[in-house]
Amino acid sequence: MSRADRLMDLLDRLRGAGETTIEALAADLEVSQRTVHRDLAALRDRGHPIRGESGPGGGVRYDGDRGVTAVHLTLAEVVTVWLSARLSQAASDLPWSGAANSALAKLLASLPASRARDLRALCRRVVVGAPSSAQVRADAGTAPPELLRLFEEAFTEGVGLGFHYCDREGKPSDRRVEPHGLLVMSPVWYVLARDIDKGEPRMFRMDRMSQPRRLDAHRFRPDDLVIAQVLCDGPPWRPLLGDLP
Amino acid sequence: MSRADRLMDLLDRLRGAGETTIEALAADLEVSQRTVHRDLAALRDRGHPIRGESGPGGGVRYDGDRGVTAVHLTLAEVVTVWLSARLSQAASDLPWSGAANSALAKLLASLPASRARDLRALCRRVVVGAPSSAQVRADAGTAPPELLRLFEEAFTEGVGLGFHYCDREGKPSDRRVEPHGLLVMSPVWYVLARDIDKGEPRMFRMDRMSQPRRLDAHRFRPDDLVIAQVLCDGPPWRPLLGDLP
DNA sequence: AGGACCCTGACAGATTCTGTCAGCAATGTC
DNA sequence: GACATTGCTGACAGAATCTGTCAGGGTCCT
Repeated sequence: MSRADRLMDLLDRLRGAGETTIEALAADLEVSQRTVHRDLAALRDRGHPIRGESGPGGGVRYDGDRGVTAVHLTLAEVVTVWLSARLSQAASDLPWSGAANSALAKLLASLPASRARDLRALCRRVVVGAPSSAQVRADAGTAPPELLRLFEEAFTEGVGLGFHYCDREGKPSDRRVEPHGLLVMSPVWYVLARDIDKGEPRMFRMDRMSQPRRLDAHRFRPDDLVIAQVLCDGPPWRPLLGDLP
Repeated sequence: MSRADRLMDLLDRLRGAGETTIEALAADLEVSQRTVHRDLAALRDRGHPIRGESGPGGGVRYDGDRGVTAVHLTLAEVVTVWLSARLSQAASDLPWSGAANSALAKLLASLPASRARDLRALCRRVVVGAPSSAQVRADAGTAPPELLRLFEEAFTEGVGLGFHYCDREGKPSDRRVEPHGLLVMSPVWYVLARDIDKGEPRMFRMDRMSQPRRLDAHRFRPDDLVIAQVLCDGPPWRPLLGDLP
């Protein structure tokens, strides 16, 4: 039996048995005690809560459901983690960025299937572009504080979003849009939307929006096509490879 | 990474992603496609319902309802998530950034006490500064690819790190240092270290380093004082509040 | 003190694993 | 039907990993 098989067997045994000893495990798996220690270390390195107790009557046990509750993340929290990881990978090669993918995979794997589907659908609508140019970065403002929450809600729930907008030339207008997508380019971000009144796909920069409000009356189904349309004739942006792991 | 680790990672990825291809998995896990096939076979042998579909648009998927399992992240993975979250909060106010703290808190709560301690100790040595100025950003290069892994190892394990360095004026030198800390300023990052030969605290920018190597012979205890010393007389940097939740 | 436990480091030989090459099978597209 | 795409399998040599042994360190209970 290969080491990989043995490690998984060991994990099953630890989860099953309440408490065992290294000696018993070694006999069970037909390897030396030293090897069992090594295997336990490997599992611990992977984050498994395995505790050893010294002294007579001691042993090894898996602390699965003892005080340590399984992580129960909300949809928003997983999206956060996903987005952050993508962004830091986009920034450049930072230390530890390699582990981001595996962390995301594990988080996704832990979610119930239906929720994982929702999450994937949500992430498909978020486009992470390369960080903005120095020029954009220089005149980037801040988004109105209440926009964040309102956008998140409208985006996830599929309801319309209304706001005041000042375009590049400073011309003001009042908009009612369907927020289909989100484009993030490091310090600034854009709402990829379909204008309800004009029926046209458009993108709106977050620091040019003001007085956001929910349009509960208007609901829509997120459509990837709108995102594609906006990105086609929008300002230059570079897509980043890397969908969901 | 050992095969055993890779097999478990593979399983997580299969459960996390809805459907992938051998090619993507191979790239992700950094092995050949043949090896991915072998690993999939091993998992199938253990009874995992993994189905492959031939033809264009085909792929591999995990059938069956994976139950809600607990998340077990590696130390490196938690550091990744922590660092990413900090960085994207530093960048600006992006949507969903509010949930980052609660996500981190939940992840931390799920760790065994001893692991949480390790994590805190590690994160205390990582300083997240504000994104670099446009000037620095303009002439920022890329780090040598093998530096990432080597630095991570040396940093966490407390072993020395050797490398060639070209300072601001382009003067080359060969260095042997103890990597005590890490300063991240958006696209660039610095190793906060103590020079073994000169005994002085110094900081080294990642894109000025080359030919990195482990110095297994030299071990050290991480010391916050070195970090403080380096940051005192280094170039300007702005600390970001926000320790671990 | 002493014994029953868990844990860690070093080392050499044995085992396993990995990439390459080569080919086959299934599925969809033109 | 030809073709491209994708999954799957076999063989093999070199490289990497793993394993047992030995030796020591802790902790806890009696």
